[in-house]
Amino acid sequence: MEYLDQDTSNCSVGRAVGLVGQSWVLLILRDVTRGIRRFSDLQDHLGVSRSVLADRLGGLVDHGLLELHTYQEPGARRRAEYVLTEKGRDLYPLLTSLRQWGDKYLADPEGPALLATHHDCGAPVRARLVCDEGHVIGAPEEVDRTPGPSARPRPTADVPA
Amino acid sequence: MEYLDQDTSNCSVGRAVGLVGQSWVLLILRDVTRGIRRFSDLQDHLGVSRSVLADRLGGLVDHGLLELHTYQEPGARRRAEYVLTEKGRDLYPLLTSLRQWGDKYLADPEGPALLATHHDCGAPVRARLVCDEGHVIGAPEEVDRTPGPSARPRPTADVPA
DNA sequence: CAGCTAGGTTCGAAAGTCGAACTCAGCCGG
DNA sequence: CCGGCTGAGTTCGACTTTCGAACCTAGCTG
Repeated sequence: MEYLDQDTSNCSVGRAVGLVGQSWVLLILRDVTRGIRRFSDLQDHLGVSRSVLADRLGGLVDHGLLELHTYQEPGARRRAEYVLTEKGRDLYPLLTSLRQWGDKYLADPEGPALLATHHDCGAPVRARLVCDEGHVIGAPEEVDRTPGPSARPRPTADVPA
Repeated sequence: MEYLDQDTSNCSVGRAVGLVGQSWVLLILRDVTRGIRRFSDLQDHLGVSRSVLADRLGGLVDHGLLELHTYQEPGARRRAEYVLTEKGRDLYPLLTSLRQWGDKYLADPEGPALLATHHDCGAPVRARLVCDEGHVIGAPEEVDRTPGPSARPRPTADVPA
């Protein structure tokens, strides 16, 4: 059980939650992935307050998940558009895991509200746990957790200097 | 672009965010998955306030992600222990996606704090997008999104009754 | 029977979120 | 040139959530 004594404050899960666990962030990323890219369209679809939306979009740009592009169609005013960076696109597996879990446990009886299918073959898309040898992982019990290079021992109150 | 006019309020991503997107919930599930199962151990590892921890654990039990077991070792007081249900264990791919993304973009320079490896072969574990035909999905652009059985048209203000 | 521990609950203060109103710039019709 | 419209925010006071610290309660233990 010694890994329980590792500090989790620099665990990647914790850091990632700090970014994408803020309210509305995952929903913003879902909608941007769906092709909704403008401030007012996002506000319209999400129903979030403008102040929070502006704050979250700013944070996502600052952290490099989105880029703000301005473009101008002829005869129209300049408009802003938020597009995913690679860092943002790399969260798509996370969104898929979330959708998949929600479809299984929280969907309406008649089925999910959105189907994701492979563009090439039309088959449903899902997230799957695998190891680098190609084995499929079915349960958390099949996974060993060991401290990595940046693991720190947990600070204990009973060890004086 | 017609799928942009679907209502997203009953999308599984949104519902799932409503449950697991609450602050501390994913971190609680991470630690329970790691084997930390008692109230005070969780409070100790996470640094969350007791009131919020009690609220979140209660919510997770109510929603069937955790079960509260009480047990009594001989000569000791009765103690409580929170264990994952299948519904809770099924979030493990989500936690893995989160860890994987955090390891790639937010980890310390020397590497991640926690390594997850396959118990059978020792190879690193990762989440991967696949379709049911077995094709590996590399980018969100390879996925088609179509309205499912419970999709609703988006309420519009300009359609009178 | 006083003290300790596990597992909470209660409380006022601090932080976050809300909707509504306001700002600012560029385009448009008259 | 003037008033209005639209996109993209910012500001503001009310409301809600989260915080840390203190308190409570059972069941052991000396």
